[in-house]
Amino acid sequence: MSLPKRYDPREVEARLQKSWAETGIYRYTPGQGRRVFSIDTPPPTVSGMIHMGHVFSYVQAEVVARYRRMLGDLVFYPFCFDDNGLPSERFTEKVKGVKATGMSRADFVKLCLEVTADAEGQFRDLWTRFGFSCDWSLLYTTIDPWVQRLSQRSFLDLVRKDRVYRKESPTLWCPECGTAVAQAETEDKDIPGFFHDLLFPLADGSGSIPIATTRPELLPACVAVFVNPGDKMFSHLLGCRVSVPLFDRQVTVLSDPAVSMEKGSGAVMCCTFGDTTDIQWWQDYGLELRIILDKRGHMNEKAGFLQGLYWKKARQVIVEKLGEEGFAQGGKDITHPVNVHERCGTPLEYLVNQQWFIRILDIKDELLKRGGEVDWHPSHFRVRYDHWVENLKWDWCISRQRYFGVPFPVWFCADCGQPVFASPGQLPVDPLTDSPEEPCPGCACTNFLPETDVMDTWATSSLTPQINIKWGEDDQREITLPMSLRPQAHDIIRTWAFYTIVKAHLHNDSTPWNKVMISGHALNPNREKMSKSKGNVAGDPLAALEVYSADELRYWACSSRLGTDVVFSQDVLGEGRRLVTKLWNAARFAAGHLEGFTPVEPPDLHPFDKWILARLSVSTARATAGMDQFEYSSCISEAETFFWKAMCDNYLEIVKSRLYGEDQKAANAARYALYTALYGVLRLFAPVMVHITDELYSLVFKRHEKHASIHTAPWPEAGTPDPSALKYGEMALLVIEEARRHKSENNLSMATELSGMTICVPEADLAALKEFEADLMAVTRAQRMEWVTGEFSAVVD
RNA sequence: GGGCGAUUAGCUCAGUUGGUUAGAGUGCUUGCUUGACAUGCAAGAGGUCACUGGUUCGAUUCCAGUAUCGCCCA
Repeated sequence: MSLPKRYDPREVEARLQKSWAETGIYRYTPGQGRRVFSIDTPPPTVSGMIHMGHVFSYVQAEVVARYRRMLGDLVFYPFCFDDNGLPSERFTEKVKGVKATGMSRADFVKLCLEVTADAEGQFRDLWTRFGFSCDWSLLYTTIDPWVQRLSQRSFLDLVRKDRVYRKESPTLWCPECGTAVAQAETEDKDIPGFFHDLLFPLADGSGSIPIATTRPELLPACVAVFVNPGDKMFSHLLGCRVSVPLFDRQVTVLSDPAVSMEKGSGAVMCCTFGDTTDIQWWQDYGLELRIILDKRGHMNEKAGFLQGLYWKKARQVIVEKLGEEGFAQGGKDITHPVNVHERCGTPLEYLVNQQWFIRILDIKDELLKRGGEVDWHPSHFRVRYDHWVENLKWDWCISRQRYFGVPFPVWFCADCGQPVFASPGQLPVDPLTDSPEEPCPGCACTNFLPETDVMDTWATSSLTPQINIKWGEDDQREITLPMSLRPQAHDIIRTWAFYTIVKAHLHNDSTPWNKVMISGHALNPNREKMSKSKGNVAGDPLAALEVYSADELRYWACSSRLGTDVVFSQDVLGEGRRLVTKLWNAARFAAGHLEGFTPVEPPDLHPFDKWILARLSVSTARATAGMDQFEYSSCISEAETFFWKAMCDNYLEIVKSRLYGEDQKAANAARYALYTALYGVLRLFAPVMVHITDELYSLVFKRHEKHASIHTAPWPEAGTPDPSALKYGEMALLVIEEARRHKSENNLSMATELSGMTICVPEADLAALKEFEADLMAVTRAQRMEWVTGEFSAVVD
């Protein structure tokens, strides 16, 4: 059973990954009456290469899956991809160098399917190389036909429950992507701008009112002027009519407390629409609707002389003209946050058009309650969810004017315009190529126009729990909601976690899961968040795997507490490498002494043997407590301290003389403790250091333990540590420490013999401590050991 | 502007019912080729626990405020 001198992770990791796949040890096999632990794996968006941030987050969840498996749970751990929607469209456009608008819809969809399938193959290979224990037979993608059917079923269920409406209303709109977007898909970007001071002449010719704006091109959409009701400077103008500069129109001066008296001139124009406040005022005060932008951000006929210009150009033209005509009074440069589309960075507009919505604003309280029913780890992330729900301002807009996505199962009657929904039996449908099974219920007409919009990708990915249980399918799984665990990163609490809670509440009257674990971000050495755009070596997992083994990278991913960010640094990765080497060497030593050994507890364990077993017991209890709270880092550090400090630095040195000696009974006691301690700590490491532990298991322990892999072995039981074994063991270690200090201070080798030591021990402890004498003399190389009573001390003579 | 989190050794981070001398790894110093490992072992130096108040016999820990950083939202 002698192990090679060196461990070769490259060879071992590839071999084990192949063997796990072949033997199917991670296969979910229901119907065994075991407790199920179900994981709602995040389907990564297929929109570019995976970076170390993904690896970081996925490893943390994977470790939990392995822990639950060792606890004896039947682990349901699927993998999946989110491969439809705008992100995948843009990815396809980039990879193939095409534009969706430059080809037929069917061709573009076909291209998207090809590109995403190809990327998914690469992703799958990558996850395998990190040693992931998901069950690939459970793989799904959000564009799978049956997932589309489930998504359409969800839509129809919400229609039936009167949760869906289609309405012409102001919508967040991306002029670059040419689609409506949801509130959650926006982000703020600081953009330099110019705060223009404009003069609006009073209609009666008695003067003018100064208006400050960053968007002069919206002047033709101006429908009112607002001032603060408490602003004495303008109170005499309330109700007055003022002229919109350059445009032959008049609007009224109104007051609203939302106007800031300090910002700009204290008077603002209200346009349909520049921002959400404009929309609010438009609704509250029943203002005129003047839409001047088209779907691509160009000015329409209502913009007069600006017609046909893109908004940026229109701004230039109108600023020039305002200056020429004497309406501009200068202004100042500012940097202000602008609401942009997170996918392309384009400032968002507000357009009015027909969109599908899911009504959620009326159930905020219920959604808050659902959020409270979920066990959040770390708990403070629940606050972020709560605040998001409390601050919702829009119902959930789920329609997108795009191509590659799940179609709405809807047609419109050509005669009466009424929407006609697909019947449940015909799902999945594509209204572009399929037809309703019944004539229009309103007018019995049989001519239909298909809904050409597709659903937002979140409308489908919010259904991952339902997809996992195959909700409503013929082969619906026996798993029920709530699922056990949702792992995800904190940047998508407001999207994925939130929408999933919405869907489970509306469809299943349940929370989607019992627990959520929220991971942090991976940071560059410069402490920047890793993102796809910054393609450095540290951010590329494939490149990282060229330099570090999977175990080392997994160790890094588990080196910080759940929810906190961690720096991808050479230092930490070096620690992982040291640990792998140390595990190999310690096991190589043990293996040499465990030849022909049968692990049966002998009756005559030495006190140091009892100590290391008690010590293991303590560490196991702490490691287990950590894992139960998703604190894999505390599990690892506990296992590491035990392994390195207690076992390698002390226990192995202590028992060397017995293992190499003549006394077979004494050796056998050491072999038993050595075997038990190493097997125990290997299992504590197993969820994180998946390859090295399984390799050592199969080389040293498998012949006795009979499990196919360490990953199907039981998690170690902590048991009850023997307090007296612990107490006297720690005291005896102080003797060793003193001998080592003496040698170190005198620049002596640790192998140097000492003539003798005097140990002073309280009377009550003397007998117990004397039991350690043989092992103590062997490890300290003291030729003589004298015992006296009194306050504890150890002195080299 | 609001919210959440962070601030502990040169660096990366642990540290809960508040309690002796605040820990680990790394880096640094000095030794040691020790019966698995020099990718190792031993010993050592290194901290006003961001700052200011408060509660307490006692605060890194609890409370309030301030500063700096990060994230989320307006």
